[in-house]
Amino acid sequence: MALIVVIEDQSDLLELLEYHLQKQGYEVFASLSTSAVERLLEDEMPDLMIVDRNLPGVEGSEFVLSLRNRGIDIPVIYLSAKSSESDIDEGFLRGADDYVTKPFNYRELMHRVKAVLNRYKPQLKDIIKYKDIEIHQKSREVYINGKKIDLTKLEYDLLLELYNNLNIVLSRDYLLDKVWNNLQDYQPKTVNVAINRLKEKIDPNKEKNYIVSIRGIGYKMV
Amino acid sequence: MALIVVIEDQSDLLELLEYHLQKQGYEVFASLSTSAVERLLEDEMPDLMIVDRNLPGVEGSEFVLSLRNRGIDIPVIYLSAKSSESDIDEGFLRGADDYVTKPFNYRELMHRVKAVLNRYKPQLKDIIKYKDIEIHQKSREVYINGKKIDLTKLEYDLLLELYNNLNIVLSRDYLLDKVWNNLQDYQPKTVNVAINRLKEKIDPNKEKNYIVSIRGIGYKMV
DNA sequence: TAAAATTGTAACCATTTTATAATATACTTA
DNA sequence: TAAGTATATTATAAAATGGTTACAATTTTA
Repeated sequence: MALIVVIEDQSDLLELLEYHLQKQGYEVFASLSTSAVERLLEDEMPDLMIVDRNLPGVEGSEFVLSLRNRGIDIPVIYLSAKSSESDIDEGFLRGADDYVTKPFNYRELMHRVKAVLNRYKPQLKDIIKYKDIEIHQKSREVYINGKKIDLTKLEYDLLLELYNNLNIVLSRDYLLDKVWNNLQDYQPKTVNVAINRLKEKIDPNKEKNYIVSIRGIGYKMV
Repeated sequence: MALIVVIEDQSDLLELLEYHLQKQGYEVFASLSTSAVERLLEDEMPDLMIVDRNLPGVEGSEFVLSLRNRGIDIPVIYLSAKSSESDIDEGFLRGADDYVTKPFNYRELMHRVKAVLNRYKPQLKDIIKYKDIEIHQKSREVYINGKKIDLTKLEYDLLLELYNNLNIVLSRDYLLDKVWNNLQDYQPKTVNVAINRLKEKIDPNKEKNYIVSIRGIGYKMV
């Protein structure tokens, strides 16, 4: 699931945050300072950072600002004891996606985490709902209008790839590369047939037209 | 700039919200109920909605839920007097991107608006707007005055090439080379017919004259 | 190990697109 | 203004493209 970095210098609070986030199923990288996170960022790209604004040494928002300047655009939720207007102002100015003042309610924080992640990475949602389609990622089950339909692995992967690129036209080559994981061994027409079979399952009466073909380009989900 | 819809049944609060948002430079569609918004959505796609959860008649979150089910995925910030845990829980569950409880601080709300919009913006630069024309590059959709028109691959590519060279006259040979990807196999007159068909679709009444022919040279978009 | 399911390919057909040719209109210049 | 040239418009046929089905090879399941 999603990887969340937490930077908080109060170790008791850090532990508590880690505990709650892990309970929600997130992978957590908890750190008392920014330096360990710097190293992590060299080979991992977290999905979200929860950062205390009042860190010893480097201010939390300074750190985030420096990341932004390097083009690293991971969403950030700030934690802060400060709640004066100008502090909150500044926090948001420095690229916060959300701002939570201490003391905070854990449940609300978890929701805010989820909201930011959902918006930023919809594919991380465990249950995706779109129009009449429901995709349960963990169980790889798909429901249309509440009725379960059986998709093969290929069909499921294809549907998910299309969903993850809603309204974006995907070329056959792109799909071969992403879904078949191999562009060379297949011919583009293979995609036609697979799309066709998927369409037949999710929209047998051709009423909904979830997937449309864009002549000369490829397919998109709408 | 961004178009923000506000739905709030307290008219004094609605006005105040409208005032603050406009001061920030946003275009605001303020409404006391959901029905006017329903109509707006038929031909406009706002960038954000700020919705009171406690509307008379339809609950704000019910309204948002119904939009989500129709595949309309505009980000939403809920306003609510409720602040019990379960209410906030539910609000987030119903697809909120942020949740603000009354009474709230306007400055903070403006920041939250900005944060949500920023998170969303990447998609905006994919959309080209020029005069009455809107080109959505990823979905390859073209709108004239908000109305979608169907272009073939050739027509779309041609329009984009002309747009990318606004006010520059492009020779037929240049267009054959760039749009047809092959200068040799076609005769220059082919361009005439293609331009003609494109014009017919984007300006059937010949009022706008987006594309003009420059005798002896070629065509340009103005 | 046999039956069933999955999936790539090929063949065929229907539809859409588009290049070209033919004709009409507009512009330029002598 | 008339001739000559360029462009617009329309019609048509060829080409390109995608949908559909059948089938065989492979994998999975029982």
